[in-house]
Parts: sequence; C-alpha cells; structure tokens
Amino acid sequence: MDKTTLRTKLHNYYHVVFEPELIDEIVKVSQYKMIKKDTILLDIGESFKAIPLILHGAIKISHEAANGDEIAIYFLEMGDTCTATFGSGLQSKKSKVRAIAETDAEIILIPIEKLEEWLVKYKSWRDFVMDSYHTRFDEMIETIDTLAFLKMDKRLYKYLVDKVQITRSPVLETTHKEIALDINTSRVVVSRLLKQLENEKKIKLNRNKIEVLEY
DNA sequence: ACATTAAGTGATT
DNA sequence: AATCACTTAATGT
Repeated sequence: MDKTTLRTKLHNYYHVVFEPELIDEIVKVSQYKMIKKDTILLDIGESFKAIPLILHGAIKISHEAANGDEIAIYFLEMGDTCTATFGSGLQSKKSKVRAIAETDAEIILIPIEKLEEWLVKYKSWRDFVMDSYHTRFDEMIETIDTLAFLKMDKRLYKYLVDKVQITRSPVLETTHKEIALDINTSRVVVSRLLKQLENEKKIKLNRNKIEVLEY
C-alpha cells in the first residue's frame, strides 16, 4: 500500500487520538502489513523489533504455561496495540505471550526506536500508551475473574460471546478442539456444553461452525 | 470407496 | 469436569 493511501487510512481511523504531525511521522517510518488468519505475529520467547498497531481484524493474545497448557488472555482489535510489546520493547526483552491473528487483519508496524522518542514528543502518544496499558490491565483482571469464579459452562458462553463481538460476526468458524485449547479444557467437555447451549436455543451447531443466537 | 478429521455419547473416576 | 473408549457424521482425495 502506498504512503498516501496509508496516510488517509490512518487519518480516518486515528485522527481523534493522534495529532496530525504524529500521523505523518507514523506514515513515514512504519510498515503496512496484511496478515492472514492464523498467522503468528509474535511467539513466546521471541523478541521484537516493531510494535503493531491494528487497523482491522482481531489478534488473540495467549500465554503458555510451563506444562504446555495454553490459555487465551485477551483479544486485540482495531485501535489496539499490544501493550506487552511496550513493556518488553523498551528493554528488548523476550515475549511471554503469543500473538496470533484470529481473523485476517491489517496492521502497521512501528519501529521500537520511535517509541521513546514519541513518548516525550507527543502528548497524544503518551495518552495512547497509557490508555492502552489501562485497558489491557482491566481486561486482564476480567479474565482472571472469569477463570477463578465462573464455571466451565459460563466460561464457554462468555468465550463465544466475546468472540462474536471481536469478529463482528455471530457465526464462528472454529472447532470444539480449538475452543477447548483456548479455555483450557477437554474437547469432550466443550462438545457437551455446546450441545447444552444448543438445546437452550442459545446457539446452533454445525461442523466447524457455531452460530450464536443470543448475545 | 476409503481415509481423515470433527463431533456425539455412555461409563467411569 | 476430565478421561476413556467407542460410534457416527462430514469432508477430502
């Protein structure tokens, strides 16, 4: 994508958050990328040279425990950035999370050197980073609550609803197995709970497809 | 038609 | 809620 189009695009999406000069700078130094569904943007243990800003689509952030268990922490969508990258970006540490494209997505990559530079230079950037931290923190608290207090059936339903909202489609194209991995249970349990939800007329099941009727 | 993969189910812990 | 041990159904080759 050429810089003019990118500039227009950024302006459309971000003119309320970023000052025009900052948008110009972003256009100048960043790289536009189209990401296909299921692409791993960043894996555990990797370090990164750029921070992503999401223009379109959804990214799933997950963590893998020592025993190999994986758990979905939160989703990123348009206007979000991966705050974990800030933390480790500044100190060029290794990532503790995995970022994987949940849907096809458009992102722009900003070189990390610009991070600190803009932090002092632009108020809108400072606010953006702060706000991002804040939002991510709240979301993390929410997922902790979910894990600690909700029973599996509630967790599953919440997962479905969250996903519907993030993908902006009531039809989820996924398998029971994948869901089981995300919420850390077995496929059999997911299948049974989904069947229950279907009987309650909250969802409709098909192979590789779940239609959420109430959300 | 055959193999592979997703989903459904009873029984057991 | 998890696991086992199948079974059944859908899909790809």
